[in-house]
Amino acid sequence: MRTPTSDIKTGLKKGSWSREEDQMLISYISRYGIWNWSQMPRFAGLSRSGKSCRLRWMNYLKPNIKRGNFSKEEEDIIFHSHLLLGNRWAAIASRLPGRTDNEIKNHWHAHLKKRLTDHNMVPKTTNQNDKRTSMTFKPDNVEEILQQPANHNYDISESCLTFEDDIFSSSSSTTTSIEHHQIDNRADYFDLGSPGTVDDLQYFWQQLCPFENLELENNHLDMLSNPIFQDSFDDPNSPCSFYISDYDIIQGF
DNA sequence: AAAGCTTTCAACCGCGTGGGT
DNA sequence: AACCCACGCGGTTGAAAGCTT
Repeated sequence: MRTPTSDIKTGLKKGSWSREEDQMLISYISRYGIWNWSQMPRFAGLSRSGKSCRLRWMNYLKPNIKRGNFSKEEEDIIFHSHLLLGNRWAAIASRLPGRTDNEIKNHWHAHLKKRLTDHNMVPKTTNQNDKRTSMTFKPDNVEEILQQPANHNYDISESCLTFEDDIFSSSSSTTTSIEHHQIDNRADYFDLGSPGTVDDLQYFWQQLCPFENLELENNHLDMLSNPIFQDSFDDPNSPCSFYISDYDIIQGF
């Protein structure tokens, strides 16, 4: 909370907003709507910059803003969206109705970021041209998984595996490489080096799935139909990566 | 109880983008 | 094409609150 001050050059007030200022902004916007942030403060009788007004409205005063603690479901969405999108807070916020980008960013730095360092995971690039896809696998039968051997029963000891095209149903003559990063014995991260479709992914999954005796198909289909990730599949030529983890259940987040 | 340290989160700043001229 | 302006975004800051010693 910043102490209210007045900018000597502009005469505009800075720092935390008073209840009275909030009320002035709310009543102006509810009466006249948002038409021009830089002009509005003057008409609303506020000694604030348009930028300050916009921020206050967007992050605090706007109707339907959800406040309070983040639910586990919301945290999961943030965490996995961050794997997919990187620090694109506005994009992540669009997946969480009622939460602002600022709030999500704060929550990430305060609570969620350490999940990455705990797992030696490297955050995704913020390069917007990078269209890789991330997904989460959450097996239903936790107890059985916990009894699985530490190392999965498929051989992915090489850091980079190359599969011939017959592994991929729709790859014609190209070789598809799959880069595998084992985070530890219960989490894996895969990058598909060349474009793959959902069908490719599904087929690949069936070939390599470590939990094939655990009704994986249902889980897999759930995962692919999860609306959080639907938009990632719009482009059939988009390179994919995916992330397999049962940390969520094991560690309770 | 008090001092010092850490965490939280509202708010600020700078920069990029897009639309208008 | 070049400039201006408004807006939106993401990184950073700093005061208050909470916690520890």
